Amino acid sequence: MIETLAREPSKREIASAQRRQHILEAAIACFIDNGFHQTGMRDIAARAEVSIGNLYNHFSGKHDFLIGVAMLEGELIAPFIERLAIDGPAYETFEAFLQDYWAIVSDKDVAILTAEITAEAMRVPDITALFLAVRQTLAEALSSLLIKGIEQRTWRFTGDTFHTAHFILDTIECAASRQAIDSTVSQAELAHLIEFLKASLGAGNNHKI
Amino acid sequence: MIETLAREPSKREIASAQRRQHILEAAIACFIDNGFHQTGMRDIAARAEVSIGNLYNHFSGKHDFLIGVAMLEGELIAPFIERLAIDGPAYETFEAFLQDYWAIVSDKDVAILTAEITAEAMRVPDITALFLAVRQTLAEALSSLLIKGIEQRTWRFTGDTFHTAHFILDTIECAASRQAIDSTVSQAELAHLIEFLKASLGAGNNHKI
DNA sequence: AATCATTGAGCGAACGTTCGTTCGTTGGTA
DNA sequence: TACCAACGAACGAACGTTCGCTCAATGATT
Repeated sequence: MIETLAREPSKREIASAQRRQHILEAAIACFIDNGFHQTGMRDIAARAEVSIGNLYNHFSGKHDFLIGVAMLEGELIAPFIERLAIDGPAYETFEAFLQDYWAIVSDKDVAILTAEITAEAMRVPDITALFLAVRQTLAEALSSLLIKGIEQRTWRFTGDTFHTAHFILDTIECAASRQAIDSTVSQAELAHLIEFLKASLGAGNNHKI
Repeated sequence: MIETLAREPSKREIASAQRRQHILEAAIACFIDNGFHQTGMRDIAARAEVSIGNLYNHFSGKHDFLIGVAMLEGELIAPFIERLAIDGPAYETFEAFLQDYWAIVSDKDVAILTAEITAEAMRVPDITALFLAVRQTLAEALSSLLIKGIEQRTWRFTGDTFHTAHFILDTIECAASRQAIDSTVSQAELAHLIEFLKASLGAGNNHKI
């Protein structure tokens, strides 16, 4: 992205990149199980079956793992941005998005990790920037879909599409996180949520969305 | 609440209770500045101008401070529950609630503290329970208002009021937390939010809400 | 093809701090 | 005198990070 490689990566470089990924996955598993601040470098090393010292060959420090997690969350939602832009009836794309996005963010591990990152994003500028950038991109993609839907007379609402996109994401994410914490929340949560969001868009001739 | 005192509290008991409150406030100030896990007992003691050892005369341990914070957040939103139940036109109560609740939860300190508690609530059962109980009570109060609004023909929506109440709170809280992180978010955020929520309720003859 | 200097991944003991907590002591109040 | 809030030194464990070291893979030189 930033630099173009002048040559093929060597075997050693490939192995190193794989190792780095392996360590990052171990770190994430630790963070999910015990939280970022409760996880020590030794825990990560043990889980990755790697020495403590070697961690510092792949990550500059504990803070670097946080960035790794935030970037991985970005990769997690990247596919959604693509799929929001595909051709077809807006209401179909929208409905599919709601289903799939809900499935991701209501996953308990994802919800735990997101909560951790959110709390950290309020303090660490690096993380704030990463966090907001990902969110912004997703909201823009959703906003474009809303505009298309309005043109297609799918929804009759007249508000600001960009803010509305953010609010829709807000509702999904917060509701999903509640669902992840609270096992007593009903299975039908998603159905009610779709109902709610549909109403907020003033669903028009959108068939059965 | 749980037990009735058999006698008047002595001077010493009053002083002790005040001291406890003083220490808790110092702890919260530390948590806001640096986060729960980054705050040491020595930090709290220094801020409260109290010895380390004395902390343990008032709190059983660090975990006890977390409970204190969670309960304080509960006290913060208690007034809202009362005011959601007052007589009068539903749309007026609703509008006032949105304004006031937004003002509280979009406050940066509150948002930071809430994020911290939320992350912790996903791991510590004590905090989970406190967190959910407060949220449940607020949602129930808002749900009652929605029912009243429907009876008053303020809103024409027909969905589940309890779930809807939760979704409304979700949207406000998540949007407010974004506002707290991101200084670039516009001042008009609240106006757009009200617009969004109004639409989700299918605003009927609700005058100018 | 054989040689060898160079590289950097991997190791784990050890560093200096800081952690949450304990406890014997002190000093003022009831 | 009896009590107890208040104190702060002390504890062992755990923290993130650094260090000197080993050794297999690498690539240029014979």
